[in-house]
Amino acid sequence: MAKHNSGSNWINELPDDIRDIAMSRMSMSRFGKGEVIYREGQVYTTLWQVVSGAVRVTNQTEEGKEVVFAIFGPGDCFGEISLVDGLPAANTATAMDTVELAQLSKVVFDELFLEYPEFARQLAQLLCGRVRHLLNFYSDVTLRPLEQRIASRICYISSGGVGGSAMPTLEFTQQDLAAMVGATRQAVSKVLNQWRGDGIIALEYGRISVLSEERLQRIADGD
Amino acid sequence: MAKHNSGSNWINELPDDIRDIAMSRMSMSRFGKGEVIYREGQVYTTLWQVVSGAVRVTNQTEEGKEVVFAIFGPGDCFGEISLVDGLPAANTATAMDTVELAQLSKVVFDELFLEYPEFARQLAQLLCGRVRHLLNFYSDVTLRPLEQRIASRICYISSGGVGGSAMPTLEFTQQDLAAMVGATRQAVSKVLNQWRGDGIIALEYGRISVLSEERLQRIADGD
DNA sequence: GAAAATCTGCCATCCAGATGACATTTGGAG
DNA sequence: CTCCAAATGTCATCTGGATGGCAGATTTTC
Repeated sequence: MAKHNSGSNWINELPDDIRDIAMSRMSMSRFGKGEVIYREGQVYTTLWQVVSGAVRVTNQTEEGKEVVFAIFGPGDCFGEISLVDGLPAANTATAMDTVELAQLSKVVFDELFLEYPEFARQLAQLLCGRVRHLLNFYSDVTLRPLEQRIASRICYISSGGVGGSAMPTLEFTQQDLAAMVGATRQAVSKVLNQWRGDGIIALEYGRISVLSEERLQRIADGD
Repeated sequence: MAKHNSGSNWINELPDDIRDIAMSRMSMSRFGKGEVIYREGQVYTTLWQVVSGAVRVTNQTEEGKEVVFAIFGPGDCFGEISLVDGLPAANTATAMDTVELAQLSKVVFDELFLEYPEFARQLAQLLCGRVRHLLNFYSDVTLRPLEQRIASRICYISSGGVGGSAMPTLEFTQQDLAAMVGATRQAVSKVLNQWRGDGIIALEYGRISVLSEERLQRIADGD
């Protein structure tokens, strides 16, 4: 399956000259496992790009329930919403392991935005991608049963994901997957084990491997 | 309660000169009740703005289930996603009654985008608003019980909505509301009648009026 | 290597909300 | 004014998935 352009790694898709300027102006930072990169409710003026590691973007309730909006990997950008509209972040980003990030400040961002229409164009493209993903998620969670949601989410991630980095085996827990599709770990576990029995996927500690993307896709499409 | 800027009516928020150019280049059209303005799966090259009437943006399954993403009223813009990224529309827009629309073609849109950074800036702002709304919707539907979701959605719409037009009384059916919060008409009806008994809202045929926004807000916040 | 923490499989029970079915009310079309 | 389609109120029943709980497996930490 061809890797589709998720848009999350848009910096890399800018014309060479603009991309080089952007990259030359980025600074590096590093976060340890579990560290918060940005927190819901605060305003940020930075655009981040993952260099290595993985970042979880979530929302939590006081009671400890959680939604996972996205897991970003190398190449993916995030944090653009608060940067662009100046309002407090609507969610929280956490390092899933040791993470290296490149950051672009608002000052440089604004310069590039004003100077190069193509930069603005790519940003619009990125944002459209975000809207499309969320439309899908929302539509799925309200219209489709759990089994289909899990299947379609796994397909989605294993072939490009919210991030751009395609991962044939998903490197995160069943708990994370549950928080992505809006369900409990137990319910997800049950479905996954069913599929394992059918030889559609393989399960390991903290990892889900797709054996037959095709069969999974068929389940996602509602048999 | 102050009307908050939802961003959907961004054309009107452009600097005067740009706005005048945009408006002078828009053409008018009219749709009858139930007519489809754009349909899921097709590519569109038009930005629409509601002049009068109301537009429902939805997704449907073959079995007739439906999600309502937004209901747009006078001043609101819609249809920008397919216009900007050139991909097929992810949902369908339908006229809820007789609707007058102003339309801006892709050609003019692109001209303005290239010429005026402020135009691009406002577009980015609009898209950020869309992302934020959807993040909220998704988070709500996965984390909060039906009663809270209904309350928060009613508050949300009555004070600015996805569209920008604040409506103290919501001019749509319980079925529509149900399709917005991801529930059935019956479940929504039950909750609404409970609230009517408590004097929080008033119900008429095809209309929901908020009597105590404050109490509703408290329910939305989880008592 | 031992202890602590995390992840996983499984189960019995419960419940919010879906389903399906009707009767009633309302507004619009002729 | 009448008829019909659409919107609403209500109920009895069913069920997908949540809850809570526990034991075994795996990884990490010291």
